[in-house]
Amino acid sequence: MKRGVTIKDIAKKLNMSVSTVSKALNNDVSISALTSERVKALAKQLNYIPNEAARHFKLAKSFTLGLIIPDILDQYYAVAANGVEETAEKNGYNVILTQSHEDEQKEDRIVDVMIRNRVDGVIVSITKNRTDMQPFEKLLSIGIPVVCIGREPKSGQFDYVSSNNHDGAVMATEFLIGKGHRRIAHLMGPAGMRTSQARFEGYKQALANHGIPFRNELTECVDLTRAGTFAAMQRLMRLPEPPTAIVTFKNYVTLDAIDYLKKYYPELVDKVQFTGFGNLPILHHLDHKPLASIEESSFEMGEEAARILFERIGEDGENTERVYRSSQLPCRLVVHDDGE
Amino acid sequence: MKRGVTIKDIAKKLNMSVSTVSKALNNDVSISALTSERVKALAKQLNYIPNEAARHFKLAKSFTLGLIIPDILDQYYAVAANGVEETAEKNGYNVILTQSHEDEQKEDRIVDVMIRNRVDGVIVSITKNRTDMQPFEKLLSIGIPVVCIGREPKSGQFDYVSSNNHDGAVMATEFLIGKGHRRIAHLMGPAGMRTSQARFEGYKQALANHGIPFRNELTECVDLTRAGTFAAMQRLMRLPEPPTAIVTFKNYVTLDAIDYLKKYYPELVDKVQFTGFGNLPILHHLDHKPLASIEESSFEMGEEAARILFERIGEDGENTERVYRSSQLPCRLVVHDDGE
DNA sequence: TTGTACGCGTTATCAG
DNA sequence: CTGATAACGCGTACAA
Repeated sequence: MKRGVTIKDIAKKLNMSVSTVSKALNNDVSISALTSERVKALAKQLNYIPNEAARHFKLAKSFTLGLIIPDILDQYYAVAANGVEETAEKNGYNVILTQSHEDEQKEDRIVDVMIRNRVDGVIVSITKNRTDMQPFEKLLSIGIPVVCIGREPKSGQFDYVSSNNHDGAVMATEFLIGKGHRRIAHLMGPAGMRTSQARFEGYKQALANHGIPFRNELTECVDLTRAGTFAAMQRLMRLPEPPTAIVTFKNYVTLDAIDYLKKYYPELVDKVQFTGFGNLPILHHLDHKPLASIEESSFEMGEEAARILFERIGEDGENTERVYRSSQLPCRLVVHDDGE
Repeated sequence: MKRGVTIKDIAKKLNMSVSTVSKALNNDVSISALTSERVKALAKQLNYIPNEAARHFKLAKSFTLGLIIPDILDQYYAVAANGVEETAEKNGYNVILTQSHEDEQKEDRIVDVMIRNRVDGVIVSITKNRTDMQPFEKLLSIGIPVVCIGREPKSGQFDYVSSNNHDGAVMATEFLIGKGHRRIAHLMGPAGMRTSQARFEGYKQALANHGIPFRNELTECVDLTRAGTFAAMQRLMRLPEPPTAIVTFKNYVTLDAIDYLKKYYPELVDKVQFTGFGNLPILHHLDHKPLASIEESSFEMGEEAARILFERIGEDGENTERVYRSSQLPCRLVVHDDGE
């Protein structure tokens, strides 16, 4: 790092003290207009660029947010990251984006890096299998606020933002009911995830709302692999009375399920109707697509999480009695019509 | 930021000087084993975490890389970002990931932020329309090395890593020739992009290699919008002799082109064969897909760019006579067979 | 082998 | 309104 122009240089050239220069640059009210002008003019002329590293150090603030997501290639998180980033930028903050790749140990290391770098706050979508929230509790104990997104914290007291999975599942299911379906199956997510449970509850709720009895055999868990979805679909389709519609947990589950039908029950493709979470732009290009998608407001989730985080950062840290927030953003039902 | 444990605290408790502690923690050879042990033990016990902000300031190094890409939702860049990140992590570096959204002014601001934050190096995929490289030349002049990826720098002296677009286009075209096609069209990218030109050249080269005359009317530029692709396809298909195969510039161009056929020439879908750049995982799920895809090694591109950057960072900056590198990573042809 | 002293660039405090 | 000075946490010559 080549040594750049510093306020010291400016002060020297102007025969002023560094403190005056600093204040002028920071628009301190106690500086005369004239002085302020001169300082700023010279600063521009010399191409002065403040050394944030020094500021951070001095102010004991990094003006940086840490963001931990499982996978950047998952649009859901990528979009959420955009929401975080945009909000951060508005507040003059940078974001360090990291991926856990669903690896708990990697997540531990990431948290450590964030502490070392003294980020001012962390937004995290915790790994699927994590059981203890220890590293995040450590962050809190150090005074670095944490906001969870998408995946509910397993324990402890954390702010939490997600889409309203329950209501989204209700919407999806009721949409299919509205289309006249009565035997509606659910390809449920991994049982260990709260998200799966919430969507499952919504599915059952919708059935109940319309007087349709819940049938255990119509719900199958998937592990988010193609093979897992195929196996689940096989069990569903071999039932004495197979479902006529299916509510799915996620994008790729929907696509794999449709692929299964294409392969083994080609006559039923486009007969069995799907509605699921996640709305990929690519759906446009599919011949056999879900009837509708539940679009999760992941951008807004990122925004909201960042907003909450900034509030926490602004707080004094000494309020021992915080109220932790849990906010559920509404989903939207998007119907895929073929007309264009 | 709550004040954490510092080496000063450790020194006090151990009745040593801070410098001893600092050296012990950094495994300085001049420290006795005993002292070193005691320091490290207490450090662990007190949960000491080095303040990187202070180190960065002191060392005039941020151990941070700046990465600027157009859009994180574009898999090509997201994967490249992973390559950068992984290499950075191996070197104990963080990455600040930013998006220009193809907005030149935003890119200018981003560069400014990076300077303020004293990143040690920058990797950038410059915006499509940029004409002057001024901000990046500024980075170089300050002593912050820059490596361009994916998109060739418009001017000046920069290291540059990309996929081998020329050879990739040759592969794509020859693959179609091998399938017996003679009237092969090219949906070319925006004429202003060097990438478009390189692929166009490759396309022509392949034709020449096999004695097929190049026909001007078989190449159409697209602007990467759906409407633009539709218009280009219309012109191609209305030719007296429409093409029997098409080499496309990018993922979504391929998909839109196929959609066009589905809509206006349904009898020709699956007759007109495609091969294009970009291999999206989603292609699996399509009924009508390109015959093959050119997979660009974008992960490796990110890795390579980071590697070069670290070399530059290691250099003394005072070598006025640098040799700038331009490396072209090979592409792979992936044939999409339907069997599974 | 250990300690002393200094400085990195900035801001805050307090005195003038 | 301006200036002198201390301090942030750390690393490093140089002295002991």
